[in-house]
Amino acid sequence: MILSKTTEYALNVLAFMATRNKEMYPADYLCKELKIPRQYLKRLLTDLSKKGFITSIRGRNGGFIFSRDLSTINFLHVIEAMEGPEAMNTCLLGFTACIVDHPCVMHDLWTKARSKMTETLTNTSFADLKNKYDKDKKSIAQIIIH
Amino acid sequence: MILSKTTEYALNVLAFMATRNKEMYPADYLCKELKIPRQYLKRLLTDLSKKGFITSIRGRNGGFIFSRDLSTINFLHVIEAMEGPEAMNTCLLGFTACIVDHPCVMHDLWTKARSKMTETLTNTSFADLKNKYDKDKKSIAQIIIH
DNA sequence: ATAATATACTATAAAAAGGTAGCATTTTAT
DNA sequence: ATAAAATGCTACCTTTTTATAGTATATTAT
Ligand code: FES
Ligand code: FES
Repeated sequence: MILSKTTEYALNVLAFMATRNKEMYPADYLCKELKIPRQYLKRLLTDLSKKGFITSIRGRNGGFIFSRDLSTINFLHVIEAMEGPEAMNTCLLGFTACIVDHPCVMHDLWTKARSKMTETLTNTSFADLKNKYDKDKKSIAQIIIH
Repeated sequence: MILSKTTEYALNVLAFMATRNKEMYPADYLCKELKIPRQYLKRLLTDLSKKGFITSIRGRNGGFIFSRDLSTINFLHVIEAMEGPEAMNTCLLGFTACIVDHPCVMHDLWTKARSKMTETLTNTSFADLKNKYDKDKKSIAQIIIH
């Protein structure tokens, strides 16, 4: 199981875009707000648009917007899009896959332990995130990665 | 949160050593059984011995054995020794740390989601693993990583 | 003593991830 | 038309992780 820095950036950007009420999010604006390296973020945004989460609009006044309703995108979607479909289904002991037919000695314990996490990642859409943010705004301190 | 390949190797080796009933585990034997690259595994074993999980015995008939009782070592110990003490305490959105005073919008959901996993990793010692293995041996298929 | 069998150490290479720079292309306000 | 403001693309660089090779050192059976 890996949540790479790039995936964290992706979740961070999307969470930011989902919770603010802008019409459009240009790369440079996101870069300034989130302190993610400029060119790296641009590449990531292009990638996220190719993956269907956001739409890019080129040219003056362009930027990025969500391409579908926030309620249709959850955290697991993004993680799997970034890390591959098996990202959250890896064997704790590093076997090639975590398969029910070929369990390792930790398999059932590990599967159970992961389930709550996977469940949360599946059940939390970016619309939920926005609602949460609007409700709890005062108690949310952290905005910047570094 | 990252479980790197090296950490998976570490858990794999220790799980193997904990469940077999050998007096001594030479590096070459572990390498052959677990298909972990020879020199890389040797270095890892030295590392694990420096970290106090196993003891190295040099010379003919040497190898590695656990340096303390299996019941005193759990999965979180090993993960934290390999990945650093904050390995399982990282912010989902990639903020520098996951801190109660400086929560991000996902903080409380993510903290709850992680807890079951962390709990399992803490509550499962390598002695538990051995018991489990002795009991379920027939249903455990997977041994080799690749 | 000596040979065999181990681990320990060091240097290096290869691969993957993260980050940077520059230019091309697209769009729109003026 | 033109300039400004945006994304798209490619090539390259740096750092970290993973892997390999060779040599030094330690221990013990014989
Ligand atoms: S096979 Fe190891 S955790 Fe499932
Ligand atoms: S601060 Fe983001 S998960 Fe805790």
